[in-house]
Amino acid sequence: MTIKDIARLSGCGVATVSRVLNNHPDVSRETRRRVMAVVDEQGFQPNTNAKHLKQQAGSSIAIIVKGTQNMLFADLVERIQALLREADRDASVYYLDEDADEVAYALQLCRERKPAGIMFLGGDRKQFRSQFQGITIPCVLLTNIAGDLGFDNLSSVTTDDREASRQAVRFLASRGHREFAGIFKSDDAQGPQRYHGALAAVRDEGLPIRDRRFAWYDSEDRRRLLEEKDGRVLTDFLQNRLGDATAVICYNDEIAFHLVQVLLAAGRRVPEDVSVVGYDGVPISDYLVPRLATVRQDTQLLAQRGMELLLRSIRRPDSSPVHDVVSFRLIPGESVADLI
Amino acid sequence: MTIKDIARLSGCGVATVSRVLNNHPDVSRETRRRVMAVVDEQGFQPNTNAKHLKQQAGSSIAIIVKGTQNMLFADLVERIQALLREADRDASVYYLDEDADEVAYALQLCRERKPAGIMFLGGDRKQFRSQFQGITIPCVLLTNIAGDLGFDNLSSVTTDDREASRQAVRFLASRGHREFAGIFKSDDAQGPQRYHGALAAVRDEGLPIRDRRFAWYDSEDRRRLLEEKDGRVLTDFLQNRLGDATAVICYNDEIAFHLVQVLLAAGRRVPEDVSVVGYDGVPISDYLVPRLATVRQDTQLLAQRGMELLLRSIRRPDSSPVHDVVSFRLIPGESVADLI
DNA sequence: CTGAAAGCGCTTACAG
DNA sequence: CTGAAAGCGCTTACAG
Repeated sequence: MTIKDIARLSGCGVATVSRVLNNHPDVSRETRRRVMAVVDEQGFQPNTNAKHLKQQAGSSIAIIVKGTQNMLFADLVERIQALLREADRDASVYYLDEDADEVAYALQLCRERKPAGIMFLGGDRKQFRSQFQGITIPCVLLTNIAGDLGFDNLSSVTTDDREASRQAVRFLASRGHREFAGIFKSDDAQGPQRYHGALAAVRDEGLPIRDRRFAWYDSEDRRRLLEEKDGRVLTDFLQNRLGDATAVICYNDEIAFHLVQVLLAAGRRVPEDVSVVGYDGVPISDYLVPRLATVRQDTQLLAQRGMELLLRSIRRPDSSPVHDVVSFRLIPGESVADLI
Repeated sequence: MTIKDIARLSGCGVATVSRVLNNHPDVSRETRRRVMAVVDEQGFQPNTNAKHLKQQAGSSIAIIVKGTQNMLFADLVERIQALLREADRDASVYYLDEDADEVAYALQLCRERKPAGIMFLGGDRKQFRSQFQGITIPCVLLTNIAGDLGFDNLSSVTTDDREASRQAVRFLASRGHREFAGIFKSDDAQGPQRYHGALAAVRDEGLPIRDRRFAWYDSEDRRRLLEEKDGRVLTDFLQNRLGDATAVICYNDEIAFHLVQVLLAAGRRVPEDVSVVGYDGVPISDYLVPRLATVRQDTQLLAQRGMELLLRSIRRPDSSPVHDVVSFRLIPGESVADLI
């Protein structure tokens, strides 16, 4: 069943059928009705390969999600899709592996799928730096800063990681903590940001900085932790880093979950012996017992501002890129002991 | 940059370039080398729209995952992809919404992407019953029984939900529990299976069946729980169903997580006041405090048997469908109190 | 082993 | 408002 069959059955040309299918205005009411009747009756679905092969520019929004197992992104995707439905826009979500090249993928998408704009959930700034100039349609990067990259078709919306991390440490200090440890992701932009924010707060409080208590892990370590349940990073942290710190600042909730488990398995109580703070504030952090203290990113606002920026630059392609920072909220949870 | 440019630059016809790109055997070493040199130099990527538009049958495997937020499926996808890499097969993963029509999607895939076979992770038996006859390539359904559907190109691999549920209740009984409640999903095949298994065990043990203590929820309730944090289903369960049952049998780990939280919020201790058993044994169930008692589905075996069946029926398209049942393991966890 | 040509199912100027 | 025709970038008989 092709457009040709529909044309034959409805007694008109293929061009007209195509116009009806794509909601072109210059088709008579009667013809449209006749064609749609046949389309519905036959349950006809146009072949998207042919469609995209020919079509010069589409109107749908591509959402590229880096990481299928990322709870923060899962939350964002839901919200973005809801917003897109409201705005009556088509969207396609593409889930990529954590270690995939999202910009190369976006380039292929532009050649083959011709979206009107792209929303990136997460991304590797290295990939953007080296290849993004090949992309000419409006894009927005969520949760990662892009201001310094200097592309005029790339906006971004982020949480102020540095400041949030800073406040997390201040919160710990206000509860009487003086000796901190931390574990951060080394191979993305947020890790160092959050680390530096934490360090700045320690300094602000006039407390000693013990850098050897801060551990780093990369995507490969994370993969091993998730897939092979190989927690060497965390075991090493416990044995060689933690020392007599009373509080641990974590890169995100995910690593915090795992850390709590490793701590409990080692016979250390949370928060009585060790306090733990996460980052992201994913829904499930409420379900951990003790409930995780964390920095809740405002996913609703991230999604909303991101969509606004994207839709605006689709409408006005020459508008300047915007780099927005949205607010966050510190969730005290129950995983931080009060030492005062 | 198209295949035509590559042909021009390497001084041969487009047909030859296409053959090189698709690893056809009848191309001379020298020509292949020359073409590949140009392809690599230009970073050429063939247009998949054109490719699929023309191609009669592909060799790649499609994996259709129903639900992006499903932790059991996330685990299965990882394992399947690893197996596919070993078998040197290409695969594409398609993530669908929980409430999408996976069979309609598969039909479109067959028309447009022409996969060699399809692996379904989860699926609605109603959809299969009504439309699957339109699909003619080999398929395997994972975690859902398909034997009674009677399609000769559809195999399945499942856990014996009924028996597993039965053993979960026996385990509770062995710990001295006598009064059970439960919460199950109403709109898929597993819910009733697990419910009936649980009930059978209660009967076997000679214990009273109090059906009003068993609550049901559907996909809409689940969506509300996840997206809007609207737990009316669980609140209702607590107020009107639980009564003085000492143990709750849950449809899966996900609902068990939420139930534990609602219980704790209501001031009931787990397991001291109420014991909880989940189902699936997703990795994160180990992270709940107390660690969740659950039925661990053997995802490695599900993935492995599934792939074996799929690859076999791709090789021998006339082989009979197989409906396999794989073993499971009861994880005692820490969420069940010992009443003896 | 290689190339010229037909054609996959659409969209889109172009002409009417 | 409508249709005939060109062409998107590939693959695949067909002929050599």
